[in-house]
Amino acid sequence: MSIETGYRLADNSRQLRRLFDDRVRSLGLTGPQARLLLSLERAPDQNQAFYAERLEIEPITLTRIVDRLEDAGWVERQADPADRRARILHLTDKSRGIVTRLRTSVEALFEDMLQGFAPAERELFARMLDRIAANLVAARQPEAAHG
Amino acid sequence: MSIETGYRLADNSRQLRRLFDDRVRSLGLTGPQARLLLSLERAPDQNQAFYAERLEIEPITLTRIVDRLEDAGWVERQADPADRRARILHLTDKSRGIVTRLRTSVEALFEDMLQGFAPAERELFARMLDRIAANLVAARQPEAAHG
DNA sequence: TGAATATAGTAAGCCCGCTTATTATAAGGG
DNA sequence: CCCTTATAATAAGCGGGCTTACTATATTCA
Repeated sequence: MSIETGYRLADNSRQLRRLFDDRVRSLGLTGPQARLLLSLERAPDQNQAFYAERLEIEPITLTRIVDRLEDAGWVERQADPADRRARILHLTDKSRGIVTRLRTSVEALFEDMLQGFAPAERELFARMLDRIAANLVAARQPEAAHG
Repeated sequence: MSIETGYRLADNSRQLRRLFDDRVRSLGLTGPQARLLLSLERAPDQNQAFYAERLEIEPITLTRIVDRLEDAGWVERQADPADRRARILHLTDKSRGIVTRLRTSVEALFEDMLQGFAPAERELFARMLDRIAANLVAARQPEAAHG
């Protein structure tokens, strides 16, 4: 029954997000703030549009997350010498120490999630998620499927 | 790699939620409002605490969703003769016509999501989600695991 | 070059999620 | 019965998601 499975998927990921939020909260960060810091570690020194794209949120949403992170000293906005519209984001000395702990925390969470899954099962599950992702992309614009 | 799988799961369900929100929006409803109406169809005439529990949101969050639904004429609050604190929720004539379309829309979305999955694969995927759900519950209170 | 178009960032305003706190009522224990 | 505890609903206030709209700057192309 696809209905049940759909609800299950939605439920699981809500639980996952909540666990993540709870764990990073002890570091004084919200979930979205932590996700941005992790992105900043992986792909540093890009403009805000880049991180909005990467996190799949609207630029204005990112703007306000950055506002609060900047107020709290976790990130810095710097002018882009090549584009006067853009702001390049940087981690600060304060945040560099935290990001490692963040990453460790995320890795532990995802590992907890897959406890008891053998390597082959993990692979199988990942492939199924890939197929679902493709289905969801196809479902996004049904009219385009006929073009 | 559990990291990649964790991100994939989170991404998938974000896409799923967005698709759902987009589809119900054409009916003049937000995602959470639609979810409540669907709950009201499945389990009618309960108090607000019941639906908050069922939707896994805080009572205050539900209160405000109901405020807007009531303003728009989608639901009614009625006094509970057995408990003067409680408010029983009811669908209205206006909403009863919509809920069927809502349900059809959700079913179609979940079916789109699982396009190309054979029955046995659906079963397997559902069982994996169950195992993950159990893992996430266990991860919620690590200290309780030692009690 | 100059005009049209696109892009980067932000503001306003909405809905939804939360935590913390308050009021009213119910339920339980002495 | 009364006092304590629990429960139902709500308020205040904040962060984060969105749409729509605006400004400043880049880019494109006629």
